[in-house]
Amino acid sequence: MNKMAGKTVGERVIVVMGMAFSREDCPVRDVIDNIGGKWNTLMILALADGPMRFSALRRLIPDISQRMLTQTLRDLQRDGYIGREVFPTQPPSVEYRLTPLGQSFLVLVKGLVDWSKAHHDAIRAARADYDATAA
Amino acid sequence: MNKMAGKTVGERVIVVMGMAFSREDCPVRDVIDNIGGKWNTLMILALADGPMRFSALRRLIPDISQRMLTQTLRDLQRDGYIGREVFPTQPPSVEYRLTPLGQSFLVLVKGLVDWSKAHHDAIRAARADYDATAA
DNA sequence: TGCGGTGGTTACGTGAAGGGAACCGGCCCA
DNA sequence: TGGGCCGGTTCCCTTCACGTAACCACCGCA
Repeated sequence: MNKMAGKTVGERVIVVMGMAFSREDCPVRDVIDNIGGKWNTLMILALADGPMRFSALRRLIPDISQRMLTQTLRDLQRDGYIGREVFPTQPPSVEYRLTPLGQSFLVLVKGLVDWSKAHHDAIRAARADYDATAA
Repeated sequence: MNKMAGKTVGERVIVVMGMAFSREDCPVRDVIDNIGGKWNTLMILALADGPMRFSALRRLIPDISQRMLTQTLRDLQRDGYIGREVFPTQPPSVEYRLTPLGQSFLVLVKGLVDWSKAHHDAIRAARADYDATAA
């Protein structure tokens, strides 16, 4: 079996900036795929200020469907970003909150938000330029 | 026309953490949609060390199809992350490089990579936990 | 009696993202 | 003469993320 830099050739490894990225089992993919989802980042931001109940999230983000809300919450819960707690009230209420992992990730999301706001105009300008030139 | 916090109601504004997010014309969306793409972040990383030619990128990232390589480069160029320069050699060669905007964005991507590597195990563990419990 | 609020699940449909393969002109080299 | 490298473009097909809508049990309230 051929070897290269300690990695078995055949796992499809891409080396960039001295870092190896394998297509399968890529740590970055696990994260990107999450923040790439349409509602995931927004959900993390929504929970930034503290725990929220299912229906409160629904009211906060009216555009999301019940189906996508459930699915987004499940996805984030599965990967450990948020926790789910059921209270035996009548009717039973469910609270979602950021885990420490989620709060750590929140820092990145905030950075993304800040950067976006700071450079949004530049991006829009570049886009307009491109479209005008390549017309 | 009803007003609220200086924004016309009817544009569908979501307020989270004191920040308003409109579904249309959302700065964060412009960024998320880019990094969410399958190849965009990897391409930014690939250009981090300096300019690269089309075929060099192809060789560096063997998994990408020629079609997706072109499309990814165009998308990033359109939004101003990378620049494209054609040299009148024989045959003509094309070089891609990060713009200042792209380099600024690279910082975020690197942060994402570092975070992912640091917390990958935690995510995998959470996932395994979830799958075991919810079996 | 039936309506609304809890927190969901399920079935179904669609558009967009992505993959595969073929093709392009121009040039060099054998 | 015909491959191969260069930097693409075009067509077709599949997959999947997402949206819509209906349905569920349970309870309180009017």
